Amino acid sequence: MDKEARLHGTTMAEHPQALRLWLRMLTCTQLVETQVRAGLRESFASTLPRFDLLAQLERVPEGMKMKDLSRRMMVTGGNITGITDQLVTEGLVQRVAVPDDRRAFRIKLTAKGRKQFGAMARAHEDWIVQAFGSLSDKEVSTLHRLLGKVKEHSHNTKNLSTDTP
Amino acid sequence: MDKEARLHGTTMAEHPQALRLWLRMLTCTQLVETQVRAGLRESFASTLPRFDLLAQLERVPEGMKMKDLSRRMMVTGGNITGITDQLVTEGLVQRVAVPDDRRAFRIKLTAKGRKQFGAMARAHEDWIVQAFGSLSDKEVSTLHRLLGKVKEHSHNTKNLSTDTP
DNA sequence: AAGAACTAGTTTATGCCTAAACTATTTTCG
DNA sequence: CGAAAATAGTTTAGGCATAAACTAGTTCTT
Repeated sequence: MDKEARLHGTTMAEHPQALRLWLRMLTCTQLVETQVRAGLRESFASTLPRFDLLAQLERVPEGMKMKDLSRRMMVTGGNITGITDQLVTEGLVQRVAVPDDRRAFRIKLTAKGRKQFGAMARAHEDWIVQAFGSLSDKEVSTLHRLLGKVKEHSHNTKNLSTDTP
Repeated sequence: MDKEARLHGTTMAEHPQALRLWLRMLTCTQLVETQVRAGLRESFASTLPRFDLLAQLERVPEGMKMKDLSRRMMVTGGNITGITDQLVTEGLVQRVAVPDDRRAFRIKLTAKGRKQFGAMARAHEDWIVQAFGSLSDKEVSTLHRLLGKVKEHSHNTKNLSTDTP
């Protein structure tokens, strides 16, 4: 009758729930990501990081500095350099000098880049809608809300030593 | 404003919720993963893929074949070769010949590997419990259930891109 | 104004990851 | 049986990612 008659009195048996959740979350992310990567490769001969960078630029017609891209995409600066180099080679983005700061560039979509991104975004949206197609609107919204809590909590507890917002 | 909401800026308001959910899911995964990677690096001079491989082996004392590891970890075979090589060099796993199949190996934890993994697993569990610490038990279970639906759906619809009648 | 501290971006070294081609063994089946 | 298909694992080429060191330009401090 006393269902908490456990061998080791502490929370030892409760923890695995979070662990199981995390493993399942990783699995889901990887399943969807694999499909998106395959789609981008097969339909557009492109990759997820390049698509993500284009997506960042598409919202900002005046372009963004590398540093901003780095922060928004949550990757290191050196990484942005590499992806940008690729996209410049493909003619989808360009580096534009910033007048009042000779260290910085502004990265902008080219016309070709804007057009190509449009096609990619339409396909991408279809893939994602398909991936979550088994959930009702309500379930989607619940998932979104709960993950929001996880995200906020993670942001709040990040870098406890240096609390820079 | 919600910076995830308008990643693909062209559409006005009727942006599928699924897209927003996906972006948030990616963000969460990446936040947790970054913290775990940093922990493994700083505390154990190791990496997430190596930890994941050890974790697979730890449940199976008799060891696993490379192919099984590849399937379980959802990565390519060549990748398993590389990670295994690292772990062999570190003395944490060993390749054991399979008597009735001269192509295959069985990968097993060494005593050192088992010990090291134990320490890593304890720390890892703490990090994960912390990452989901803002959720109630009920919320964890809801999240787990909903992600289960996504996972099943993805498994069921895999490889239907070319549906030849 | 001069030096220190900071910032934007790049480079380097290393590891993860994939797809595709390859070797070497089974297994299948005509 | 013996050729063809399948399987286990490795190698290769290329892109993504990081941390850490580096260059060049800007800002702060005194």
